[in-house]
Amino acid sequence: MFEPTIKDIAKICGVGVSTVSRAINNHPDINAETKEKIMNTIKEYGYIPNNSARNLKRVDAKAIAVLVKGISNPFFTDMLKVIEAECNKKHYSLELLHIESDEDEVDVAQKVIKEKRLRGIIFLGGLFSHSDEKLKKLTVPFVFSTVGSVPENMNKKMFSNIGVDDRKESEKMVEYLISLGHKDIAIIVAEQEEKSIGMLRLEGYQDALRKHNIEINPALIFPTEDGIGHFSMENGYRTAKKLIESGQRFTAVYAVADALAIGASRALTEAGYRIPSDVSLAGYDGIDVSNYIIPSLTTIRQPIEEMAKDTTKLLFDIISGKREHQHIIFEAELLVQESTCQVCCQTAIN
Amino acid sequence: MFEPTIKDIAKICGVGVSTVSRAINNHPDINAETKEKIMNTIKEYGYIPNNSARNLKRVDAKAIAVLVKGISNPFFTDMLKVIEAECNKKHYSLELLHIESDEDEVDVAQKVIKEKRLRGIIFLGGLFSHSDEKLKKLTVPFVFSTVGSVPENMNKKMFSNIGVDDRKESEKMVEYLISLGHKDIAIIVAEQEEKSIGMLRLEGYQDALRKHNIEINPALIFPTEDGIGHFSMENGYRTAKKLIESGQRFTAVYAVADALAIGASRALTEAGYRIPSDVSLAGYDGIDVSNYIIPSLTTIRQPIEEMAKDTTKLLFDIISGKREHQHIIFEAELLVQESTCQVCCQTAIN
DNA sequence: TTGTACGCGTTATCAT
DNA sequence: ATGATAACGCGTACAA
Repeated sequence: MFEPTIKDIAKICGVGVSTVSRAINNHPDINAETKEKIMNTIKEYGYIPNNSARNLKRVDAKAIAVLVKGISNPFFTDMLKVIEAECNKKHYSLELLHIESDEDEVDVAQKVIKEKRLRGIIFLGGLFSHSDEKLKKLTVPFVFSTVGSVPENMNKKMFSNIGVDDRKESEKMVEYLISLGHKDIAIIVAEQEEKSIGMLRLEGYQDALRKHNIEINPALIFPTEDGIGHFSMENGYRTAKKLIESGQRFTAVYAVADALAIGASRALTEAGYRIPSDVSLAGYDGIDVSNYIIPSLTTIRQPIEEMAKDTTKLLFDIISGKREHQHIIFEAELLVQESTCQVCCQTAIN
Repeated sequence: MFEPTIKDIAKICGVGVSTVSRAINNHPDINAETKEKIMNTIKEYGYIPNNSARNLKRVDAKAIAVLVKGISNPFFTDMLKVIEAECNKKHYSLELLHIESDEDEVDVAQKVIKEKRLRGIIFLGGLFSHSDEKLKKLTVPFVFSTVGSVPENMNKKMFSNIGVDDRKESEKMVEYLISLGHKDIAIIVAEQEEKSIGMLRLEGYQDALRKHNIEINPALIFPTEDGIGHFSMENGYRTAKKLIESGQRFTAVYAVADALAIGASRALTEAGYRIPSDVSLAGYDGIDVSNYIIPSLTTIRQPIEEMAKDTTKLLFDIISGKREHQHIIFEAELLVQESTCQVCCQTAIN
């Protein structure tokens, strides 16, 4: 099958290649008639400009990329939807990149910057501590989204980040549980790496307990299993099972992600617990499904829409030189729903 | 910042560019020592080959693309996970493309084939009737995945498709509901376009009713709303509300997607129905969350893992010339869980 | 307003 | 085993 290039089109139309180039790139210096003629032949012959060749020459591309670590996380796809819409509004095209949890997002970003003529990058998920040296290699502005706190040793002038204060919000949730009279609060926590989101939320849990003079019982801290997705429902289910089998006394379960909480709800139900009358259950994230399940899940609702909008807006502002790098913390909302209640309403267990 | 090209590296090492090219592309004809020296300087200077330039020259790329229509659908992200893993096994790289529901997937595919040197494409979602002419323009093999039936007028030699028989499986579900004694089965159906997945599942519903001599009551067919995601929980919620407000008598609700069913479950619960004792609820897809919610959802479980594996395997086989295009239908499983029961256990309503 | 010619960074071909 | 050089398809300075 014949795949015409810009030269072929030029030859067919009896014009020079630059004229064709001008036609397809909406340059002003071109006769309306010639342009129309060219556009017609382009359509007729099904000519498609080769993007690789374009990228090789172009300086300017009106394109950004989103680099997602863990695309199956509904939290990210929700963000993605909004980001895509914002980009369309600005007539920017969006390159979607997905990486495995063991790849280095900055390395990948570097490559794609070279390949495309990107003007900026949004990181979704991942990150925690990258060396300045590495970040310096990214020649376009970038924003770490859904990242509320960054390690102290990073140079904050080099990047933006937007997110909620995981530690504080987590504390908020646990304080709420305490206010309901809960003292034996089990926690299901993912990702035990230092400074990970999971760790921050665990620290918030500990903060709350300390603040209210409740002893931290290590036997109530249940890390998720490796190898099956730290934020998956299956992992929440399995980990909750371990909790139940441990024989520890608890009146509330706090899972550091809604997906984990949903998995836990099944384990608890199967073991005969009723939620919330026997045990209160709380999550974190505020993903869509949390509002529809029965009972609906008490959770920390991250302002997905606002965060996503602000992320893109900030990136565009930095690109156009309107703003410097920012470090924006959003307030999350304690969303009290049906899965939690006063401990006194609960049947004593163990 | 200095961004070295292949020429710079060559100069620094005192070799020709072709030698550097051979080093980075693992060509056999190269001295081990020179190669090592080159690789070292590459690392030292942080050289990254420009992919656009590569794609421009290269014939061969060991890369395929997945074109997803509706990335927020958990069903697709589940598939995606498996496809990614399979590609890694084969040492193929994977380009992820996302398109809006109103874009034409074949057009997008065409562009990216030109840009990259792809060897094949997997379509996830979308499709239903594309003209032969258009498909002819795709110069690499492609597979429509999760598509069980294709319009008669399409030339089946040009493409592969893999999926379940939506109409038949849907019928299976409704027959099961009928076997439980249900006659007044409301259906929540998405995407009213001809030959869409939603329509196929609706046809299956009608087939089942006809087969068992139950009159099809149009007042029990509830299409989802436009403009908010035809397969979203919110839409399931709203549509179920309409059903409830309609005052129609029903003993079972069948939603043509699990997400819709989950939304419906909340609407039903809020209206005072207990599931399944007051009303049975059934979904379709078998997404993860259906197994964890309470009550777990009776659904048609599509063999996600197998379908995804087979999709990639088939594509690779076609690429390597081992097989012709195939049209593979998988059996889905009627997964009976907690959300359905005999109608006689149910309280009469209306 | 239009056309010519060069170069973007890389790989493939052909010498050596 | 290695190097020089011609493409790849396009955008753009510059000339016309």
